[in-house]
Amino acid sequence: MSKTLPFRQAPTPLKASCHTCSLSKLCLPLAVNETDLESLEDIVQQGRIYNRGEHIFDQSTSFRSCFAVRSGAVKTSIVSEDGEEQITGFFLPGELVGLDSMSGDFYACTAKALERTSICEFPVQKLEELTSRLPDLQHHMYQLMSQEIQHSHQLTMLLSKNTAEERIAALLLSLSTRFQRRRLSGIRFSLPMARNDIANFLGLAVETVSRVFTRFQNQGLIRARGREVELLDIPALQGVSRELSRQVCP
Amino acid sequence: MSKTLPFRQAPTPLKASCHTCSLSKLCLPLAVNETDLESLEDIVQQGRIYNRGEHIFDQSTSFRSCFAVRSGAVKTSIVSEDGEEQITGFFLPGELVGLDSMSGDFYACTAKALERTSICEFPVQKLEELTSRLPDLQHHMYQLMSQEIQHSHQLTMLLSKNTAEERIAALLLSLSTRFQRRRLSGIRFSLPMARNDIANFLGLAVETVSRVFTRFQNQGLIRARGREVELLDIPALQGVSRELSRQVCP
DNA sequence: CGCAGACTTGACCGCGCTCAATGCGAGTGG
DNA sequence: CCACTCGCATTGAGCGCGGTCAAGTCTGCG
Repeated sequence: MSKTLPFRQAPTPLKASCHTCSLSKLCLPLAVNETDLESLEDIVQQGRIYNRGEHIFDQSTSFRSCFAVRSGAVKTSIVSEDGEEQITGFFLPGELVGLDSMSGDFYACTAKALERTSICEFPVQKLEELTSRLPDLQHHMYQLMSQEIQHSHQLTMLLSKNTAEERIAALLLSLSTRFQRRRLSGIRFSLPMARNDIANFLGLAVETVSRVFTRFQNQGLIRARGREVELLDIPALQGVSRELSRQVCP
Repeated sequence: MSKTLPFRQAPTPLKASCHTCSLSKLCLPLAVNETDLESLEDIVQQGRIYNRGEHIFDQSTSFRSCFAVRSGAVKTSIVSEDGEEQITGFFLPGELVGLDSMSGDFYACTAKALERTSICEFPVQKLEELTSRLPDLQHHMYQLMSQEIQHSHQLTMLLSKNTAEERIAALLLSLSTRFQRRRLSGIRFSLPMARNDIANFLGLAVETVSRVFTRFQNQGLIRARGREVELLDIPALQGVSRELSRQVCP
């Protein structure tokens, strides 16, 4: 992933080539036809590369752009007054970060790269101008934001009604689905996030996540060594997570 | 509330008069100037009146419109595969219902009137056409949807990190704020929803909600008799809910 | 090699769920 | 008017899931 790219790209707004991007059918270009694609490419900037742990923005950054993940993975989180963190989403390639920040002058959350990550940047002012001119793109933006709301509601239900096992099964299945969308294996993959992040996202303690992982392993549902995971019995996992055939998050 | 209106209005698309609506500074008209307001009024239909418990739409209704609450109150909920319900929001006058449904052909949730409720209807197709022409209105739509995402994330944090007392304090304060916005008392008001709904929304058992209410009452934080509530010590409540100065939900 | 951070495992305990009984107000009919 | 019911709310007793605390174990990196 992100193989031949320089370690840290100069902040020169490099014009992106959505035409040749393998993610164009997951991302914003999905909405526009061939002729309009160029208008979109005109406003998209190919962003820099972020190393694991680097901030893309935080809640004190003034809001300018939404970002699409090109490779790698991103987590977003909010921090409460008393300093507690809540991860609000994990974003994989093709998914859009920052839709929750389109009100207000600052980002509503903090975005951090979970691994080596490359992103595309959509300056919102230009994006809004463009969506005014391209009804299909506007429609697509509404759809994306609406889906974000839906996914968040699904997460609400997961947290409010489901046990630790159910939550973790749901997350594993969600990741599996999203890997498959990108024509990667939905059976064996590498978790982009630490146990800690999983725990935080799902409202659990790290120890609980760990225990559930080993329990699943003993039951033959998965095989896990560190971040490497193999889903051995997906139907059984779906049984455990007796809800959420739809994914948890974007 | 909704005093002189007929019991059930004929489905004649009655043109709404946002000009004279006391909620115009909370609702969509906020975004548009005097001259554009007429364009908005052209597409808004004054909806019918719903009695307590009536469905406005459910997950099998094909998606056509977003709705603004004019008077009364609405709850939205999603139902999982195994039939469990999760309330995703309470909507008071001036707040917009249906933003989570702007992807897909059907509503993403079920909306039910909690009391005698009057609503305005915004057909989305016309709304999208209009937001294409009025950049300020488009911007406002993005803002509203973005806020909806943020509120949902706040709720996620509440469910994932906070105790029963903290959740309930946060909800009471949220309601208080929202009543005040409409220049009603933020101190003494009547809960639009049953204990059951509060429990479901906050991921608790009814019994727990009941217990916390009486505990708050014994501590002199509130006075509650049925749905009538009086907040006696708001600072203390804010102390209990050590997060969420922002409201939980729209 | 050694240290730090991530992960696992175990022991214990408390918050909030479950189950069950009771209280209470509104609506209904005798 | 009371008796009855039905839905909603309250209160109590008991227990289990998952959090907390505390050791270990594993892993990668300087």
